[in-house]
Amino acid sequence: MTDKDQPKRSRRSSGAITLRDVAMLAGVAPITASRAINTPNQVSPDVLRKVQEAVQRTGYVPNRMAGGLASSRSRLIAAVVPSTVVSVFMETIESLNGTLFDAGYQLMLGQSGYSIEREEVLLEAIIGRRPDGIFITGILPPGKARTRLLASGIPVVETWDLTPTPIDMLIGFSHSDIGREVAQFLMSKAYKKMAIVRAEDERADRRTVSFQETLAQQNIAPAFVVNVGASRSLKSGREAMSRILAQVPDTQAIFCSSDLLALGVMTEARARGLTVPEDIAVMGFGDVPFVADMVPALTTVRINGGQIGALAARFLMDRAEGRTVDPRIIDMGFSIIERDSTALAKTLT
Amino acid sequence: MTDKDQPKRSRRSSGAITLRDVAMLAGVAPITASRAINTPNQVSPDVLRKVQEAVQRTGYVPNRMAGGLASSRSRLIAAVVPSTVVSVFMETIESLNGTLFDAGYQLMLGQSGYSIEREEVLLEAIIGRRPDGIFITGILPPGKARTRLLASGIPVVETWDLTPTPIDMLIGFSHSDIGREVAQFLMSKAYKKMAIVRAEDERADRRTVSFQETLAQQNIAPAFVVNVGASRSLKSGREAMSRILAQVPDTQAIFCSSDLLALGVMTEARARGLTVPEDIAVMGFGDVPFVADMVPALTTVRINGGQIGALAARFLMDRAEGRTVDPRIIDMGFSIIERDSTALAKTLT
DNA sequence: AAAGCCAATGATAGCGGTACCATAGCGAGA
DNA sequence: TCTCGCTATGGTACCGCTATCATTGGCTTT
Repeated sequence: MTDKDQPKRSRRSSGAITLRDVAMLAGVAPITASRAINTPNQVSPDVLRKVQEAVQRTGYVPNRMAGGLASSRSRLIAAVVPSTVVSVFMETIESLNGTLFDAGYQLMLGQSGYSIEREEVLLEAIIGRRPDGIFITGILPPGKARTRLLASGIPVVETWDLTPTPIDMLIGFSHSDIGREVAQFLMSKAYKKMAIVRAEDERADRRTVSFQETLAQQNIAPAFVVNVGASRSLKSGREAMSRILAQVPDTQAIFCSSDLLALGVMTEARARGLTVPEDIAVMGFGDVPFVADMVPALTTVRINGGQIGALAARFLMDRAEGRTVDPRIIDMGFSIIERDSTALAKTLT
Repeated sequence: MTDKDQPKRSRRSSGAITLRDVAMLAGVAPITASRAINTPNQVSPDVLRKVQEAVQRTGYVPNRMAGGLASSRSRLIAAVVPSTVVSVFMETIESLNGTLFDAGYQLMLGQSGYSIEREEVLLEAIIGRRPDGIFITGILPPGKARTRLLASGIPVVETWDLTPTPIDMLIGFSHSDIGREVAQFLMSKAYKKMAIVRAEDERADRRTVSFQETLAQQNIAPAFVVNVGASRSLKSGREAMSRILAQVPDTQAIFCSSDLLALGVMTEARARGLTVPEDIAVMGFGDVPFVADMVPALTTVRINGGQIGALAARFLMDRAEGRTVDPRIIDMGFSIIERDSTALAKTLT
């Protein structure tokens, strides 16, 4: 009973069951046990059975840190999402995560939207984990973070926008197109006095610009624009509506940067005795699940976030597993979902 | 120019900059470079400077898989969230992630709510990463997953509920208390004919039961209960309201399982020409950000999700770093936020 | 029967860090 | 002056797994 009896496991060992334990129990070499677990068709049925039994008996769970270190494949994907978690992105993250999980990958979450320095710290933390791919909500602007990411060689998918110069892969849609098509849609309804409620955000800016350009081409007066800053809350929508009514009381249609802002606009309208769409039409952006069932149902721009997430997952896994992704830039498009909030106004019929 | 000139780096190497490269450039041993990076006050200022310079020049990012393997500390926390990502939990996840990130930890996301088998696969995937802690939304029911988690020895925080027998740590609140206090609140407003719109969910069940018990104690007729199943959408709320009005048209107050359901109830009420709260009072659960600014503003039960997330992060990090957490069960409580949707009804004043 | 091929298994050497122990140098205290 | 203790640094041996190459033995091929 001296300590020689012990397998002289160094005191550094965590004490957990390892592949070695399983292999011993099964009476095979560790590498064979590894194969039985990871590539079962490379071992004989007999060995496979014995190893599986040993795994069952011991409750062995492979240490993926060790596996990742040895194989340079972490099976980890990092996702960078804005800290102001709007439900719009959740659909994407959920489907991203679901698709990854089914294929044996894990998702790591990083929150952006703080300071630039923090963004760099985040990128460094992510790269330190050696993920097999990185998902970014939005487009990474030029800067240290982008440079570092580029240098890391890790596959990257940017999303939710289009640019001719992505870091690597891109799955998005054109915000200019949205601005234009929404303007055209509202013009087709014969609205002439429009307003825009927008967040302080580069993408909202592009929607606004192309919206205004499209109006100008048809000689329609520019929309009155209310910038609500960083906040996308219902309250901001109400405040914006107050400003619109105070400054341009004869506004006929309002395009909002988000469904929640649109909800705020409608709330304020109702609070003031105005009816949507009879007195004023409202459009949102995002098509969050519940706006379809409100009264009035909200006309909005639908982005298929789930599809973006699933496709991004495929792209990243393809690249992680050595396949080529082509094309690397995908325009997922969008659709205008026409509902009750933009039915023709009384005054226009 | 033979291959002997090469530093004979095995072809297995990923080719990335390693600590060894940094150490060489700085003219110190790898272990010293490691110390300069991780415990800078253990090295001389001179060495510190040289190593920092080398890190800068090479763009070195430590490989945390290797570090984690060597130290048995992954600095990874796993969070299990329901797949039906309701915004209620997002606040918690966000603050959990934020707190962890500030302390140098990363968050891994796992989605539960599918089948039992999948739940086990998820747990196995999580344990395989050897996280320093696991955050669970809700309470893990007895079963293989729970047993396995217990066996893993990884610190666990369950949340959003109370039980005398948590796996490890627990930060939640009492759903029975909520049912009771909401019933008392509504009774204090002199409502007598109540209804409940609830999801198919064990916690909603407990709220319902204690709600009914509290009514019974005051000799008030039991509330009419509508179970909307798994769905917590606005649409379900509308449908539930239709059923309530069809079966118990003189209902005075409705308590809903979630704010979104309450929103649906109010929407349907309005669609039918009823006014909230004059004709019928409505209460929600969760206090999602926008219900405060609706018209009428929704009376609801507020859960401080951010605080739960932050505290859970501290608990897990404390345990990961060898500190003791005591007490291990925290009742975070809740508050009833009284707003306009439960102002006294006309018929009762 | 010798050579060639393939499937199954094993031995070895890392992956890129850190724990642990050893050593050198130096000022303080006896 | 010698020992002690402390700080700064380094050597070594791993953490738990897999890439890579080697070996074995049976079966086909000619």
